[in-house]
Amino acid sequence: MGRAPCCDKNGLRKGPWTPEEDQKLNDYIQRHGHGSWRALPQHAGLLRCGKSCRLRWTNYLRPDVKRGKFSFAEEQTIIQLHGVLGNKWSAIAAQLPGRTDNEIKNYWNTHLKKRLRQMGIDPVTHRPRIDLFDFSNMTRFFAPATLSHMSAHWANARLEALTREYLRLAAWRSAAMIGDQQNGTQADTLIIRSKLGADAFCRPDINAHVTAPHPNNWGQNPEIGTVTCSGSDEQIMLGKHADNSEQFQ
DNA sequence: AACGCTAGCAACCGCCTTATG
DNA sequence: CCATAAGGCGGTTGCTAGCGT
Repeated sequence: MGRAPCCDKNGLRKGPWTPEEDQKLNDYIQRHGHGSWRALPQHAGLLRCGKSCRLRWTNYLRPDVKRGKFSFAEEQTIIQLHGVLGNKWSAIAAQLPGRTDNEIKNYWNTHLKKRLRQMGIDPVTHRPRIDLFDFSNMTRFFAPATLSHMSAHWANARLEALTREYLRLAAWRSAAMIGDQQNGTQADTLIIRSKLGADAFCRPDINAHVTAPHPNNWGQNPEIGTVTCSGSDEQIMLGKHADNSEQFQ
């Protein structure tokens, strides 16, 4: 079953580090650098395996480790990079100076994943969850027969709220679903490729106004709609195919 | 006050990759 | 080129503090 755990041999210590152990490790590395992690514990007078020392140093003792609450900008970076890279925590950490892969992984698992779920976004794919956003469901959802049996007002309000949150977090690479109550039209699940960048969607003064094909025309016409952002002169083109954002700009 | 539950996080484990001889 | 050791990574575990009952 794989390699034996390195700490099982020689009666090495496991578990939480004591302040004395931290001190020894810190002092040694400050004076000599870590060199070979394998050899370090013996030289530093620690009853730990090298792996444990490396982890303690990189995740906690290293002087450039930034501790404390993640900023909004850091959260955004993590979400965006996770959308591109997946669970490549070390790669994500490389873009966040002072943050460790372990810290980011923990933060993702305990905070961000939960938040995305609450917003109806699948934290693995970074797309709207199938049960909430799937296009085939949406076609049914907005069919006139269905609408006559439910509150269109509720549907649009929900749509708008979800859209705003989703755009705010994922605009620059996202698939998004948009509705336009005023024109009586709703759009498909759409890809947005924004010239504005993610920051634009964090600004409360910018509102996306959507022109999209009428549902009756869905399936006949891969027509691209537009989003006009108030507070900005730019338009964003929309299209239907989530896996080919290159065609939109 | 005591207990149970939960969230947060430090640390471990095992696998994979890279370096070295 | 191969075998082995060491480093690195991501998933998971388990402890603890805080909160609600």
